[in-house]
Amino acid sequence: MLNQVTLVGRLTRDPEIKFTNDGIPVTQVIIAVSRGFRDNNGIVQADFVQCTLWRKVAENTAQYCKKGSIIGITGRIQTRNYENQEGRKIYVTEVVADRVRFLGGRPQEDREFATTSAD
Amino acid sequence: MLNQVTLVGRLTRDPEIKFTNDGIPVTQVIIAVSRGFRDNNGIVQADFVQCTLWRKVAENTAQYCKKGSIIGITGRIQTRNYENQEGRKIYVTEVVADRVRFLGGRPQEDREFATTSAD
Amino acid sequence: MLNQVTLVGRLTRDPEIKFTNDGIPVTQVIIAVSRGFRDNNGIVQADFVQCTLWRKVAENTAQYCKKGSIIGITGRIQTRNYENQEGRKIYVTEVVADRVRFLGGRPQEDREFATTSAD
Amino acid sequence: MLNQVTLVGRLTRDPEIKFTNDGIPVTQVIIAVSRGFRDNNGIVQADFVQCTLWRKVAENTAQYCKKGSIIGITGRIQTRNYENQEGRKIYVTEVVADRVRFLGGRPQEDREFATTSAD
DNA sequence: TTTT
DNA sequence: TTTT
Repeated sequence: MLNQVTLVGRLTRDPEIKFTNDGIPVTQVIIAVSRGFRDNNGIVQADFVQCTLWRKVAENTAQYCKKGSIIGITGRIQTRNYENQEGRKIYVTEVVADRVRFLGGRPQEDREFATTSAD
Repeated sequence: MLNQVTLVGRLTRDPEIKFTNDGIPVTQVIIAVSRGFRDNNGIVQADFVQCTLWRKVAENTAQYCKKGSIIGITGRIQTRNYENQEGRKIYVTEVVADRVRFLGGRPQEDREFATTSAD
Repeated sequence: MLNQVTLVGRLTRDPEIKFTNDGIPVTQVIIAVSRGFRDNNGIVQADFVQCTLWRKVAENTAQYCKKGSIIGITGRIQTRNYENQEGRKIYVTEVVADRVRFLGGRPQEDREFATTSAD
Repeated sequence: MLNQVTLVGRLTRDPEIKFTNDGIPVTQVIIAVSRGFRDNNGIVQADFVQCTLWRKVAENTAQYCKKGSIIGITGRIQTRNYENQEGRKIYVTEVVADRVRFLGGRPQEDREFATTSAD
């Protein structure tokens, strides 16, 4: 059957790469996709979508993107469930990316300009 | 930003229409989107995606579809959270449909053939 | 940037497999995607979208689908141009599939029912 | 059936609004969607997709976007054909937008910085 | 809370 | 567990 997702939004945090026991790179990010309008209190609404990235896609995103970066993602919705410590079944819905595209972002306000002897 | 979803899958149950306090028709369905392969135990894997349909889309789906029907949905991912009875925050991710398309389904094995005077 | 297409429609002809000079399998199909309404003359409108399939996807589609089959395609829009015999530039817009899913189709009206001695 | 397109790319020209005989606003744009890689000559490949925008979407795009602007479009593929002056049938494939999202763009290199008496 |  |  078909299962296709396209998202463009901003990273809510700096992405961090992790590795499975088998050494496969994986990164989990949340993308804030702001809706095109404000609610009754004048606040920009957004959806916060959990996304999982694997391998090269995980590595590149962790390397080149950070909190506030605008990225485009294509992938599919995946559902899974697990039992938490209290034996309760937790249902998770997330997007598994097959492609990620860096589309811009806020300027690097924390870039460091070191004074060198050449100055 | 962009947020677009396309799903084709089967309804896991007969859809039931409900109404908000304001009288707006709403139907919640779960779509089973089978992945194109089997897992290590030979079982067809599927994702079970929660979808919310509103107004005419809700009414038509409730009227023409049933458990096992194949439908195509386009819409967007929506996230929301609420506090459950124990004061725990529950996060929900679902698809809000803007269009639904009936694409087929299993034969009506429960169709009734009434005896008429012509028999 | 992003370029993502999802189509569900019917094949307008039996798909035929061909091979490039390098021996790569390729199939070109046209998918009729009927719109959900009729025009002023009561005719069901459709868009006829040219699609190109490569390798395994080409082979499977040629093997399992035929005129009237309902298929789902995901892929991207590709544009190219060439000069025809008269030196005129022709612009082509087509969908290059990355996935194809067989979703059903018309009954095999040409199935053969041989008369056996049991008749 | 289903017909869904998502594009993110840059406008190849300043959009110009026009009006049908009935006074409906319409804008035709071409979006350059660069592919994520370079060809054998080191050139960034792109697809140039013809898009048609109607009404409010046409007006807003003409007002707020210009050559080089990055926009996101969702819509559907539409095909039509007409006969040209020489009686030849011309087939057109284009994207009809239902939503357009302004996602950024090149800096206004033509912005005017007037010298004032304060200088 | 799982469809064929 | 929220981005500009």
